Amino acid sequence: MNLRAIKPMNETQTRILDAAEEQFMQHGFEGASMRMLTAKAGVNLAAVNYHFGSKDALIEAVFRRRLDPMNVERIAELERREKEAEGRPLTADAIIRAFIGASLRMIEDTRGGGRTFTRLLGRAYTDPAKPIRQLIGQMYATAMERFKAAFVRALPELPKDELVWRMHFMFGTLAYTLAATDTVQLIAGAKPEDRYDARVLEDRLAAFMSAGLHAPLAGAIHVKKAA
Amino acid sequence: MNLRAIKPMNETQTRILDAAEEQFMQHGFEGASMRMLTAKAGVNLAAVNYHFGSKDALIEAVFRRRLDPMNVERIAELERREKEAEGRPLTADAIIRAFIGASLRMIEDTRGGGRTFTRLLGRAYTDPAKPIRQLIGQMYATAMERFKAAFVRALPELPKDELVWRMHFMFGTLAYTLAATDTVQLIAGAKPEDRYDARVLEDRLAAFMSAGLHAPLAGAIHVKKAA
DNA sequence: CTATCATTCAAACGTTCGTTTGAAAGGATT
DNA sequence: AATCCTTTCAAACGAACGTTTGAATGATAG
Repeated sequence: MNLRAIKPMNETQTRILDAAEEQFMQHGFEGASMRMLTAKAGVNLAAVNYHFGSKDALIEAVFRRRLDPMNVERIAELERREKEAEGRPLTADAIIRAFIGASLRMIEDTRGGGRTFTRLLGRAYTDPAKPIRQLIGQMYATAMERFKAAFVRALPELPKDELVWRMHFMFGTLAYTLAATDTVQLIAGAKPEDRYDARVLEDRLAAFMSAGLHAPLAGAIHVKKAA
Repeated sequence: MNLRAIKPMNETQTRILDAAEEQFMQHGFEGASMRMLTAKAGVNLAAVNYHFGSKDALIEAVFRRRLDPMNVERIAELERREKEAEGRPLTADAIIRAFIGASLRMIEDTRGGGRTFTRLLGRAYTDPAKPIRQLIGQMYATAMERFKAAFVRALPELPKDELVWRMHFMFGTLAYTLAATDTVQLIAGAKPEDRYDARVLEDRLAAFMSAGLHAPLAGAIHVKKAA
């Protein structure tokens, strides 16, 4: 009778998830302890195990709360654009924006904790713990397939394995951008104030990714060199 | 008398560093315990504290052993290309290759643990622990300034803040590519076998990054749309 | 041979971890 | 008013953590 996933959450569960989101982002999954976390949430220590079962299950719940709706939104946005195009193939730029839009809009949600979550998410892609990567992987699986098919339609001349690589690069660019904190800037001169304006950031990211996706083939360059 | 950084390491220290590199990569900095780590290295539990002082100091030593020489190599490669160009400005592609070459060559070092380290490094950029990010940040500081100046010379027409963003994106692409494991592929269809051929990977990465760096300005796109 | 030094080792230190327990509290239904 | 079920709570559980200690070991120099 595990109906918990279906029915809406009570206040305690929400408070735990919010606090967990913040603590996991600040200290990592192992670094954030149940005691700190429950104290921050203002609930009893045992509440996590009662409502979620274990710390690992809590981690999964933290991701599931935001990531599942986010990927639904991504696919919906993609299909909206496809419907609007009425059969004509989408541009790569449009597909890219359909994918990154949802995550970037979440950055602006400072109050609701969305921004906190995007940073956490950016890090989770490369988390050392295998279960976490697997969890993320399976949550993205259907959306990834869907978008890959869309790219194939948009760029039929691009070899499949090259496309896979470039999707990989694009994903890395997005993940790193989401994970980056205001506090540390590897490159001096970055302005923190416009860092999280979603519209500007979407334009910048889409321009970079789209150009990278349309890059001349590396193999072609090699042949030119050899010839 | 802290001459330890200068003089060559003994076998025990090397074994600890090798084991730490592997354990930190597999389980994270908090997840890898001193007991597991020293057992893997075949040394006594107290050896880490004796030779390095603390676990945190060990983490720093793990990075310093590889990252310092790597950034020296990067700058040397950049200056080699600049000397070769005899005053003519370098192409952005050449600068990019000077930067990513060192990390990609390390990927092929399966025996010496270089490949292990690159994965660890890719993750460290976005580690939740602030001291670690600061450590990485200061280790990259001089190289980053140097490469930024090189990019400014190569693309004088590109606005500075746009360049900073695109360097940020490029760094993310590289970091994510380094951190990615064989086990998890978000995008189905990737071929693991050619994943770590450094020459091919350098071509692919350089093509993507270079195109992204030369992308038309996002602002210009916006104006076009509005007009 | 002896003294000196750096290194290794087993054992223990106090702390913190995730989880479990059983009682207390609260609200809804009969 | 009495019953049942969910939720909260303080306390304790055993295990694992990073670090420290003091004795044993081994090589080097006087």
